[in-house]
Order: sequence, then C-alpha cells, then structure tokens
Amino acid sequence: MSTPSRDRKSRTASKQDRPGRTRRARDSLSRQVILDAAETIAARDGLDGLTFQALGKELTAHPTSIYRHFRDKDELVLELIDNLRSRSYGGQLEATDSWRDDLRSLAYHIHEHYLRYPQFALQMAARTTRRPTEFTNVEFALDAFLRAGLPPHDAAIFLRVFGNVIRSLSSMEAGLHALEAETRERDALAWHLEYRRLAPEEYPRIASMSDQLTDIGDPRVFDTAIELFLDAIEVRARKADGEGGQGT
Amino acid sequence: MSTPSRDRKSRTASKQDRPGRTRRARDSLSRQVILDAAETIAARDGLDGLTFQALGKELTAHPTSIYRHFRDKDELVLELIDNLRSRSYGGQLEATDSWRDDLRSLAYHIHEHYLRYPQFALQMAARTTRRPTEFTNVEFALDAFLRAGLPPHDAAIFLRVFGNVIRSLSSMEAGLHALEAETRERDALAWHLEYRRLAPEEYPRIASMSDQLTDIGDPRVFDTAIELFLDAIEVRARKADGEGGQGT
DNA sequence: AACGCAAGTCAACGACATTGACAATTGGAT
DNA sequence: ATCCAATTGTCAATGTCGTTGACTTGCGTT
Repeated sequence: MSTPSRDRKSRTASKQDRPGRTRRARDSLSRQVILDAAETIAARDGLDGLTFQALGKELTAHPTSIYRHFRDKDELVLELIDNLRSRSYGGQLEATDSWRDDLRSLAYHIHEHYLRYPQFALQMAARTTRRPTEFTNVEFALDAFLRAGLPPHDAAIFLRVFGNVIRSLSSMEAGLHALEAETRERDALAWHLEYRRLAPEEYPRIASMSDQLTDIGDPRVFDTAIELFLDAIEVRARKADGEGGQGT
Repeated sequence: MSTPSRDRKSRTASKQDRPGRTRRARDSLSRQVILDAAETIAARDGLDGLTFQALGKELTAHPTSIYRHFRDKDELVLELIDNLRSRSYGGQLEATDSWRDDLRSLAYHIHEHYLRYPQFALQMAARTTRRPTEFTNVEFALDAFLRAGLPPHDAAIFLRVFGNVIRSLSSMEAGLHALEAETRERDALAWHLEYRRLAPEEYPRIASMSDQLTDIGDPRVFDTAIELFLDAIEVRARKADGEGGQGT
C-alpha cells in the first residue's frame, strides 16, 4: 500500500460508501440549529455530554463545522444559557397588591428555572447577562421592595441579597440534582447512618435530635429561607417606616 | 504558550537534567506529600491547573505515580478539600452566652475559608464530608439554635437553611473572585454602564435608583444576609417561646 | 459559464485521565 | 547472607477532548 495521505480524496467513491453520510447541504447549519441540538444533548446527557463530537453526530455534520458559527465552545455555552433563560421566564410576572407575594413568586420562578436546567446552574448563578430578562426582573423586585416600605438605600442592597440568596441556593440545589442518582442516594444514606452513630457524649445536641435532622437536599430549605427573608424584610420595613414617619 | 519541546525527548540518558535523579527514592511519595504538592499547584494555577502532569513535575516524579496512592483524581480532590477544611477551622469555635454572636462567628469562619480557597468553593458547597470538622460545626450551630429558644423541630430545619445559605453565598462570591481579574472588572464596568443607560419610562425604579444599585460581588451582601437571618430567627424564637411558655 | 468565497470537511496536534505491563527496591523468610 | 514476592515508581499506549489550518464543494454574482 502506498502512502494514503494524498489519494484519500477520491472524489465520489468516498462519499458514496456511506449513502447516509453525505455532506450537509450548504446553509443548513446556523447558530439556532446548533443551539437547538446543543440543548437536546445537554438535556439528555448533561453538560459533560455536550461535546463537539456529540454535536456533530446530533447534527449529522462534522464536529468542526460548528467553528464556522461559534468562535469556541464557551461562546456556544453562554449563548445557550441566555437562550434558555429568556424562554423560561419572559414577561410572566405581574405585580399584585402584595409585595410579599410578588417577591415569593419571583423567587419560585427563578428557582424553578434553575431546577429545570441543573446542568447550567453553576454557570448561571455567577454571571450577569445584562439582557432584557434580567432588567425586567430587577425592576420587578425593586418595585416590590419599595412598596414594602423600604428606603431606597436599603432596597438597593436587599435586592442584591435577595437575588444572590435565591440564585446561590437554587444553584446549589440544582447541582445536587445534577449528580448521578446513584451517587446521591448513597451519599444521603451514608449521611443518615453516620450522624446517628455519633457518640452522644461528644455531640449531645446531634444525638438528641438525630431523628429530626434533614439532609442537604431537603426541598423545604428553599421555602423556609424565602419566608425567613420576607419576615426579616418586613421587620426592617416596619422599623424604617416608623423612623421615617417620626412615630406615625 | 511556548512549546516545551525539550523536556519530552529524553529517551534514555538525556533525562539527566538532574544527574542521579533518574528515579524517585522508594517511599518518598505518600498521600500527604502528594496532597501538599496539589495544594501548592492549586493555589498557584487554580483548580484547572491541577493535572497529573503538573503534579508529576512538582514532585519530580512520573505523573502516573500518583495512581499508586489515589484511586483517581476525584479521590485526590476530595481528600484535599477535607485537608484544607480541617486546617482552616478546627476547634477554634467556643460558645459564648450570646447565640447570635456564636452563629455570626461560625458564618464568618466558613465564609473566610471559602474565600481563602476560591478554587474549591464550588465543590465544597455541595458535598457533605461527614468528618469531625463537620460534626463539630453542626453540634455548635445546633446548640446555638436551641439556646436561641427554637423548638427542636425548627432548629433542625433552620440549621440546614442557615448552613446552605452560608455555603452557597460564600461559594458564589468565591466563584467570582476565582475569575480572572480582568474579566471581572470588565463585567462590573459594563454592568454599571448598562444599568444607567436604561430608558426611565420602561424601568422607572431602576432609573430612579441607579446610583445606589450595587453589583453582584458587593461584600456587604453576605453581612446583610447573615443579619437578616439572625433577625428572622430571633422573631421566630420569640414567637415559639411565647406560644410554648403560654405568655412568657 | 466562470469564478470567488463562504460553508462544510478532514487530519493532525497537544493536553488530558486512565490502564496494563514492566523495572527497581524493599523487608521478611529461609 | 540470600532469595523472593510484594510494593512502589516508571513508561508506553489508549481514547477522549478542544482547537487549528489546509482542503473541498457548491451557491450567488458577474
């Protein structure tokens, strides 16, 4: 056999040996087509499964075709995240006459979004996108804080606290869900066993309450955290209102 | 990146950049020696820089030597995390007569630990290690909650809420710090500019307070979150105490 | 009809984790 | 003291990944 480096480019033969594997039609790829395929893969195999080779297979195209449309993988992933976010909560929020209900509703919207796309949670939590969806949410929350009676200065910082708590808690919970089911169950089981086995002399409080302790993924945690925050905000708002109104 | 073409070519004798150091002495490697090297690398180059090849170079050993001491990379990383944690806050916590101070102190201990090792923050937040350091912290916090006057059932769930909020917020903040400084500054700058530029008719609340808005990495966020939580716990404890004690 | 150029393809590269075979060193049994 | 087998370090090889540069193909313009 001669060197196969040059004569491998047989014109029609190599194309026809796999009838299904023809070259993709020109302009049949686009950012949107690729993003859709990426979402399919990520939803099915997780973020780790989202490789260029997997994309190539999903699209029936050569893996490196994607480089004609995205500079690198990071650009693709960021675009995908933005795509999902805008699809998940776009303009579904309407203010009621209860700031508490509004904030709670916003919190659950975001929480739900994170749990829907656990693969991306970690990346979503720490980045601001500065896009319409984000602006709308900020405006909505800010309005609720002001209606609660907080002075603007407090509203500004509480907005961030509230938002960060929601996103970081959701992200963490989503991160857990993203683990393999088997690993997670094994962890939870080991957790219960080991905490029950601790010496009561050394850890009296743990021992006395071991039945009531709950593991890290307990869904009540998020609900409780939100209610605690709303309580705290209410207290502060009342206090500020009293001071501002000089004893009204 | 320059191509290090010189150090891989050594077949037989040219390995002797260091004469006499053909092979590491027997038993000169151990879990602890490897973990120390791993910490050095991670602190210097980040968690992404922690590869077996880097480890090999740091130890002047063959990269695969590590497999004699750790089953795989995950085991190494988890062990490293546990190592750092126990070194960072081991038995420095002492209960005072103020449950509020105690919980605050615990929160800051953990927060500081996360900021000290931002590379590991993401992995630390979501995993329970079930090790002495963790047990001690849980016992400490549980005791504080009970002293605050919470009924055991509430203490159990609040323990988780408090812990998850601390860890997830710290993790997120650390994640920001772990980004390259350049990227982070560019992001913060863009954030301020874009929020100031928004149309007042569409986002009146944002426009009216644009000067007071703060970015995602504001260090006051953590402090405020903790104080809000402590407030909320105090309210709940008073309520529970009043109900349980039938009017004090 | 010819051609330029964008879009798809392909092989190759270097970095990565992991594996199985191999070599050197050690301590214990003889 | 000597041998042996287990332990520990080494090395080549495998298969994955993202990314690059050279190539081919065919559409739109001329």
